[in-house]
Amino acid sequence: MANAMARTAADTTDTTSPQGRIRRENVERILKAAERIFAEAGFAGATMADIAERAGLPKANLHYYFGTKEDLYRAVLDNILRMWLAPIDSFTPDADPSVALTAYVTAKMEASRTRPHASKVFANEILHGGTQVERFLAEDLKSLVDAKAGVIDGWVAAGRMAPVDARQFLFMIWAVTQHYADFDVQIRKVLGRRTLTRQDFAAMTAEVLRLVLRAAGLPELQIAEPQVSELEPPTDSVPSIS
Amino acid sequence: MANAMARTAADTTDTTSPQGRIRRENVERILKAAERIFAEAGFAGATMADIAERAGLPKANLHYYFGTKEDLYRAVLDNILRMWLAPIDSFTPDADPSVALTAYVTAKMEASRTRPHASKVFANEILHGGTQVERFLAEDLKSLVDAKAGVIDGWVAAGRMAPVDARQFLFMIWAVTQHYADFDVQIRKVLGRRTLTRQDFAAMTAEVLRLVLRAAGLPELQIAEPQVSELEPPTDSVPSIS
DNA sequence: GTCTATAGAGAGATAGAC
DNA sequence: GTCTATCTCTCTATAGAC
Repeated sequence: MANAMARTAADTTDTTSPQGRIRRENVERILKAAERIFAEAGFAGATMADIAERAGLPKANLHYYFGTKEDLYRAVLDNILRMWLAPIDSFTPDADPSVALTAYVTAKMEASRTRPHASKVFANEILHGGTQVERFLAEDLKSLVDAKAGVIDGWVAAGRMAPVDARQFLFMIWAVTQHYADFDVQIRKVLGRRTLTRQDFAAMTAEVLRLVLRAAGLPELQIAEPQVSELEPPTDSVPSIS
Repeated sequence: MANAMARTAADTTDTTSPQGRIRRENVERILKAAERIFAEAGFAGATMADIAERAGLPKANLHYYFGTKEDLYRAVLDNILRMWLAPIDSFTPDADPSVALTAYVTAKMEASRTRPHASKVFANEILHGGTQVERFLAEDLKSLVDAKAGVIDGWVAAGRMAPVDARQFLFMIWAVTQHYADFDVQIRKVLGRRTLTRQDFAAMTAEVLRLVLRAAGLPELQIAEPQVSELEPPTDSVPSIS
């Protein structure tokens, strides 16, 4: 999927020339604006005019760089999918299950805090049928889950954690961690808070870790908290597409 | 919120006369069709023409019964919110925590199986800001969570379950159980299944129960499975609005 | 390469016949 | 009460000036 996206003007040009620099900056501004607008309104609810305004560019430029609205949406999704798979690398046969799970849950909670729009765009895509990410789900993600489920099964077989259905255990981790980005409105209203601060996220991460580790029959690590504290601020910066 | 919805032609007329019967049937067909279309496409992506076609009625009838698209959407949401709060009634100070949690998780998983469209409409609404359910979240749901968190705190204080942050424990249950409705596409693709059967849901419910009860430091009940087996089929029937 | 002005399609809503 | 035909507005996309 990550390599099967539509070819557009945005990725066919030399990036070392001066023109390439402006292009790269504009593309990045558009992608950042688009991620936000698509997160807030969904694909159908987002308008090219809204995205253009947020990016501070004329509407026609979006079509110049990305062709159609759907092409732009796919480029945004592509950015998101690329980072979606990474943090689970900590799951290896020789790793300590407590350490690996702590690292993974912490990374997922950090993603919910620092890139909430990305999580929402993905959630919205899945919620409405996931037609744009079908291959990603059935190939890339399935392969990864199959592999990591094997690792977890090995941990269970070795008596290093309580018996779990490995795939459902992963679903649980995804559901719980992404919930803090996707359902933030509900969480804030129920807790009576206007915003969720970095401190709130540190506390929520600690509690999620406690519940997940207990569900896995593992002791809680005492070093969990420091890992959350020194990361970048909650902006919505998007990595370059090129 | 449930009582603060827009008044429309749909709820101002006598329901005992012959006309009232036709009206009630049409309203129900429209609501059922609308729940499905709004779930599949979101508010912005859904069209009145799609809903009308699915309901087997001319487009103009939808406007006759519900006024605007937004009024119809609110009526659909109202139906959903009404059932959203009910199953947590099993949480009472004197209840056995294992029994109460088992009943609640089972009911939530059943809701994901039998009313997936309702779950998706609600998820979509929250995902995009929840402007139509603000009061529901900040008043009805917050009150309920405050009350039930008190019950859980009592169970913890009495040493009847492991220490948890009660509100976050509830968030975890919501996240995990609703995930099976909202992210069904992802789950099916990753598991390599075309559909999730009643048997699949029974197995998934058992595993979710195992994880949740373990996270709460509670023993698993042996009577869990039978509770899942004899419920209505996975249609998308919607209760009458009147 | 950039932007204004506009064409063209699609959607919500309604008038008015039945 | 019901439904066809249509009005009007919004949004995507592009033509063409600069």
